[in-house]
Amino acid sequence: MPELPEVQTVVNYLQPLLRDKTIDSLINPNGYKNVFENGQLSSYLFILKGKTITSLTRRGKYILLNLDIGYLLFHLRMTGRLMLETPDIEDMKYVSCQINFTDSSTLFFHDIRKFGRIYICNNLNWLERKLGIEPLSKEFTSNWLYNKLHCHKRLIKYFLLDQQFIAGLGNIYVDEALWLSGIHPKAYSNKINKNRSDKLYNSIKHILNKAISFQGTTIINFKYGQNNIGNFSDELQIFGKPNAPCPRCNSPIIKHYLAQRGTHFCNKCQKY
DNA sequence: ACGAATGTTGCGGG
DNA sequence: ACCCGCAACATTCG
Repeated sequence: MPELPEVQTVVNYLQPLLRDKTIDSLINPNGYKNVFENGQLSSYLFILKGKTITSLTRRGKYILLNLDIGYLLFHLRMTGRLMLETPDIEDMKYVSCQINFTDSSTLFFHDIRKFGRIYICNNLNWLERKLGIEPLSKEFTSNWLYNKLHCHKRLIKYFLLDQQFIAGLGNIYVDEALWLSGIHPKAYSNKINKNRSDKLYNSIKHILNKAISFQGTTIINFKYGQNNIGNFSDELQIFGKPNAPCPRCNSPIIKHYLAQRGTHFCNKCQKY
């Protein structure tokens, strides 16, 4: 579930708590196979033991634990949670990794659907190759967006979901940003004129910033810390509201499937 | 009760 | 190049 605002919320929460902690050991209490993307638990343990966390940052939807040497990365995928609080007993079966620190605190990677992944690496070159621009960075400009849209002929929803172009948008914020800018999700990227591209640019930044200030969106699973939820759910205009009246024109919100994802839009005020 | 859907990503195929 | 379908998995909803 977590998209950029949710991942940023987790990073903001954990950053002061994790800084300066030194890794003592790693445990995979339930023996999940696919959690570790770069080898076995034993090699992770060998590399990470004794390493200290200098800071936490975010890149796209990845959480970066910057170590004194190298990096430990988490991707939450659909249901991942990263928490220093101990999960309830009945939730321990969902813990896909446990990191014990030398101060005897423990970081839990809790993940119901087990899609979440953990990476170790010496540098971030592979990640930079994989991911596009940060939508909240100063490199992301209205001209950058307009030019990129016109380099490709993609349905705009596909374009915005593609992490190789813009890193961090997901299903919720794409639907919301397209609604806000009055662009139909099936509009072709190269047919969007400068005016509408600028509107999309402003909508993306506005939605992401606002969602971060509300600690993200909780539909079902997103939580950070012990049990805190994201409050942007109440600010959603169309996502998850099929048949509800469009807040702008009262026409009923349509839900179709695009990219195998539920896609919400107003057929009247979102144009091709 | 059972099939479909859930906020993600990666792959193969047309 | 680009879109589709499916897979990974557990739970909830209609």
